[in-house]
Formats: sequence, C-alpha cells, structure tokens
Amino acid sequence: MLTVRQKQVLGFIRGRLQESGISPSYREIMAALGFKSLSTVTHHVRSLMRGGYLVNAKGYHGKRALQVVPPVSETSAVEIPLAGVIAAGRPIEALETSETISVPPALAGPDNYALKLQGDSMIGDGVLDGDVVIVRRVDTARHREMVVALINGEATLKRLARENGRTSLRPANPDYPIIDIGPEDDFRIQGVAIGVIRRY
Amino acid sequence: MLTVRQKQVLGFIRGRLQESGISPSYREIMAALGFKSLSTVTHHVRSLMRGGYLVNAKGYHGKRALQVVPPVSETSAVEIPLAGVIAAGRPIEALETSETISVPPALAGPDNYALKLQGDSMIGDGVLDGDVVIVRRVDTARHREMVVALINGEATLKRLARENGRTSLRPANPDYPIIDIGPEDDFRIQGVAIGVIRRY
DNA sequence: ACTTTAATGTACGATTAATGTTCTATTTGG
DNA sequence: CCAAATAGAACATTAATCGTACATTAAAGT
Repeated sequence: MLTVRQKQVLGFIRGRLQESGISPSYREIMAALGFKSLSTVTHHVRSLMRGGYLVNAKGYHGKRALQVVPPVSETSAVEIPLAGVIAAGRPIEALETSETISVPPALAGPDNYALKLQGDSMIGDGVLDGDVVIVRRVDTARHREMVVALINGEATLKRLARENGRTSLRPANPDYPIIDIGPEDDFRIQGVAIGVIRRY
Repeated sequence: MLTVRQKQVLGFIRGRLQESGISPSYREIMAALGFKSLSTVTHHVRSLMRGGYLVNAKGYHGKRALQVVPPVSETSAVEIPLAGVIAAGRPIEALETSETISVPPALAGPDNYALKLQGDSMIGDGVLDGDVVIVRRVDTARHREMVVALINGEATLKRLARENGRTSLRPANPDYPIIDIGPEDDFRIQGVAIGVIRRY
C-alpha cells in the first residue's frame, strides 16, 4: 500500500521512463517534487524498493538505473488481451481499443492472447463461428497442433501438418482447401491454440 | 443498514478513491461534510468499519488507507462448482470433493455450475468429449436449447425439441437415437448450457 | 593506462508535519 | 427519554522532511 508521496515519486519516475527511457537522478526527482534534501528522495525510493515497486537495475550505487516493476500480482492470471478477429483468408483484424478478456487460470499465461474466430473452417474440430480461441504465442508447433498462422499476409486458424518433409495447413471442413506451404511462401506461425471458450 | 450520515461519509470516501486513488484523511472528511470535530468522523468511520463497509488497509493508525469493501455480489462470481461428469445414459457422476472451476465473468452466475462431458453425443454442435459445459440451473427451456436433462434417472446433454406438442431430446450425432418424451417418463430439466470451455 | 573531475547514489541522525485514536461531554431529533 | 450525532482537546503513531558527510561510478583529460 502506497502513501501519497510514494505515489507521486513513483509516478514521476514512471513518466520519465515513459518519455525518455532513462531514469531520473535522485537530484532531478528532488527538484521536480520540490524537496530540499536528497535524503527525502532516498527515503521514498527505498520505501518503494522495499515494497517491490522499484528496482535498481544496476544494483548498489547503480546510477540512473531505476526500473518500475510492472504490477504483476494485481491483474495477473485471469485477464489476457483480446487481440482481434481472425477469419480465414484475411489478416487479423485488430481491435481499436486494447481490450482484454478474462479466462480461467488454466488458460491464462503471460504469452497468451485471445482471438474471436469468424467462419467455420474448423467446424470439424468443434470450433465454431464466434468462438473465442485462446492462443499461446510461440513460433513453432508440432504436427497436428492447431495453429494461428500467417501465410503471405493472410491469417488463418488451421491444423498444422508436417509429413514427408512437407508442411501444410489443414482445415477441419471439407469445403475448404488444404494449403501447402512452399519455399516461396512467406509463412509464420503466430501461436498455437490451447483452448476455446464459447458462450451461448 | 446505513444511516443517512453514514451514507454520505461512505459516498465521499468512495468518490475520492475513484477520482484520485488516494483515501481522504479524517480531517478532509471533516471539512467536506462540515463537521467541526474529528471524533465525528471517527465515529462514523468506525460504524462503517463495524458494518463491513470500510477497511483500513494499513490497520491501526494506518494513514489515508481507507478502502471501500466491494459488495459481495461483485467479487464472488468467478468460481462456480464443478458438479461432476455427465455421460449419455448414466446419472451424473458426482465428484468426491466439492471442486470448483473458475470461469470468465460472462459465464459466471449464482445458479451456474459446470459439468465435464464424456462422450461424443453432441459432437455435431461442436461440443467434444472432455469439454467442460457451463450450465445454468433452471427447470424449463425453450425449443432448440441445449439442456442437461434427467430422464428416468439417467442424465444426458442434448438439444431440447418441442414440436407439435411433443417433446424430445436430440443428440447432435446421427449414431445416437432421438429420445421421445412420453407422459409415462420421469423427465426433468436440470439446466441449460450457456457455454463451453475446452483446453487442449 | 593513470589521474582527475563531475555526477550520482548512500548512510546516519534528528526534527517537523500529518494523521489517526481516545476520552469525556454535549447536542439534537423523533 | 433515547439513540444517533456532534464537539473539543490531548495524545499516539506514522509519514515526510532536512542537512551533511561519504562512497561509488562514469566521463574526461593527460
């Protein structure tokens, strides 16, 4: 729990890091907040460090190396970003605002995000139009895993197939074609599906 | 229940926390509400604490650390009971321990519970073996809704069909039979499916 | 490479300011 | 009358502050 002054100090440091990327010196903090003694700054900074809000990245006597610790514990685990809408044959349509969606802890993780699926290309695997797919951001995947892939600029959700040295993307719907990946294609895996949430 | 004055005090504190994130001091509350003595504030704050509406996050002598306790309905909503395993043709198999599962708020509710589905009777609707089905406990349902039903002691997850005055349960898998409900059957609806969570 | 200099973070110790707590009375409205 | 509300002053505890000397690092000259 932060005191008023601690909040101000932390806010100033955070602001400086945000705009210039370099941590302010103790004397700059002193001037900015109108203190007349360095020890005042020292006192507050040390309190913030004890509370886990600040770290000196260079350790003892490290200069201009204050780093604000991201508040992990407050939001962690249940909220992940809802990155946008994925539909076969189009790039992922990002949402304007950086929305989030809360998910069960089992589906949460630092590298996870969610996509709303449009279309029925995976209907055979029980993933329907409108379902929210939980994705873990990785750049490789194994045979038969369901992946979010970017091929020549178009995003799609398919099963990855690696057979006889060839790679292909297979929909779970006979109405859609199997996509064979050739060396000339710009192919990137953006993540693997680890879960689905549906709301009726 | 709260008195008029208590409501005013609580409202002022809540407002301050909302706008600045900093709890007001007793003297600020005194000034804002026109009191002439600190003990008046003390008296009201203590009453609110006793009633569970306020907490001092720093304990005894904690300064500017009043926190408004959110009403219970807001907080307790993300964990719902995992009632057991449902498989076509058998009663719901209750779990030994009263487990719970956390779900997104959109799927949470006081009358909701979760069931783990065994079998592929609803595979055509994208509900697979092993999926967790979120159910709202109600005793009636409309045509085409997916319901958890108990028929002659056997539990099952099917779509409810009401046509021509007749009621039936329809699987989403041609390998399973449609179950017609007759007047001689002991038929009860235990809930309707409002969501699905799958984990790969 | 070495020394020098400037910039910067640390360590005490003490003091003041801000803020919550307690106690006893008194007032007020139904 | 009674319960809620209010008042005033003294007290307790924490938050914030200041001043100065010192230690360490980074940069600049040589």
